[in-house]
Amino acid sequence: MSAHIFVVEDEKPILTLLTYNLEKEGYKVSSSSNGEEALSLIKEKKPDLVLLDWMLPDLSGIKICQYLKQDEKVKNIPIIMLTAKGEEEDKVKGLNTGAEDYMTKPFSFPELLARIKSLLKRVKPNIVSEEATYLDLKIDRESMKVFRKEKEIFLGPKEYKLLDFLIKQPKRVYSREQLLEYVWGDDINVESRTVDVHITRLRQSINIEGAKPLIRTVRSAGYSLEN
Amino acid sequence: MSAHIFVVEDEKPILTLLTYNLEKEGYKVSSSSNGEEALSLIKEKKPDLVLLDWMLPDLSGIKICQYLKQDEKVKNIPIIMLTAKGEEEDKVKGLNTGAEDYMTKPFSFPELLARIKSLLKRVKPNIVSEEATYLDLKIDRESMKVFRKEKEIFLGPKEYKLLDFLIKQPKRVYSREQLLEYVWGDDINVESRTVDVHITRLRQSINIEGAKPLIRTVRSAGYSLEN
DNA sequence: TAAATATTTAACAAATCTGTAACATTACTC
DNA sequence: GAGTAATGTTACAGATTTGTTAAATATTTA
Repeated sequence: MSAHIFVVEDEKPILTLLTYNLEKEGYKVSSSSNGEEALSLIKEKKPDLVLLDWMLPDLSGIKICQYLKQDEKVKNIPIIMLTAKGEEEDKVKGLNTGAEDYMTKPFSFPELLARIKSLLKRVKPNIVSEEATYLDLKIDRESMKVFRKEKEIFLGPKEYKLLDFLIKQPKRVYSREQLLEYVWGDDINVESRTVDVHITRLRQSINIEGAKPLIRTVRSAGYSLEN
Repeated sequence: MSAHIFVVEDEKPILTLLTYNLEKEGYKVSSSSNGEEALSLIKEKKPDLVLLDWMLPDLSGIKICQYLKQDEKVKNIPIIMLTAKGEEEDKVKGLNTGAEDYMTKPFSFPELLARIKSLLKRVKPNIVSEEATYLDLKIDRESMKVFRKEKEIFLGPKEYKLLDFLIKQPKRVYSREQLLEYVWGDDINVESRTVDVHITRLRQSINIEGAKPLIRTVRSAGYSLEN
């Protein structure tokens, strides 16, 4: 069960060394030294982790990081930024764009390896699978389609995101605030009662003649996906 | 819904500064400068994140880290190690014992903050499923369900909170005032007799034909979960 | 045993919470 | 730019939960 690591690095000696060492550790390694190419390859291959150089000739690492973190399909892939600059501002910028970790060149390989292991361990349960099901409800994240009893169901964007989130841990109760945070994002200017309305709409959409209701209300606590 | 951060640090100036800054950022902060104490407090309080000094007079940070990571109940709490030593070996050792991140003193607070945010973002939706049992009574905090002898029991919000609290330390007797404080919160305008009523309701709910009563009245003292 | 003290419980009114329809606003599409 | 879809807000009815009271019951004390 070896992890797949994607390295984006334009300095050849570093790339070679990294690849060699990572493979020796048993990881599967892919790489690119071109930003644009890297971006599309990552989206295509969905590696388990990305090592991303800060400076690239065409498309900066930080941009790549931003793009990746905005893409629903790959945003959960952890990213370690590699940079020659040690300035604090850069570090903060790097982490704020969503990178999970940060190392300053020249870095020690053992330390990098330790950070990789630590990240992979932590991130695994978080990796979103392409398909998720709960009872007769199925969500296909690739095509963004939802089915109930094999029959396709059409949801609005918010309802889709809500279900996408709820189905990650069925039966778990989320407060309205949690749902706002995870489904709506940092956009805090939304009333928590709004969640109710979207829950109602989601309920109506996924409801099918003769089937159980799938969303549970927990009074004074929140909602969960459960019948 | 601010996160709870536990700081273990014996250097007072650093501790003060950290606490001040973290609280300013809206986090709830607890702390200890004693290793043994920290260990038990962390297990009891289950914070969302731990900042852990490498060197402590009694029990080293790395030991604490190891102990925490071996304990099923708290192993999912992310740990950031703080150390004065910058040596690579130490870093690696720190990460290998399971710490999620590592910072070398003197560290920049913005960078620490960025790392904290990054870790919390990644970790939060992943909170450990928490279960507590006492005899044939079980509470699942993830789904907020309560069972007695495998059979689900339905409680109102206050009854749930009451049981949730009592079951943390079965057999321990709490006064009405304590229960008001912990279960009702700062809302001090509630008669202490009200507790009686809720205890009664909780009793009725968790009572099952042919099973022992689970709540003990200690005359002129309070109540405990105990048969 | 009677009196004093403390707890249990039922009843009820007040407070709180939820579901949903209706409407206003914003974002998209052609 | 009109038309459509999606989203957010509000209001209100209905349901549930809560706190209080008072009477009934239990326990301790003198």
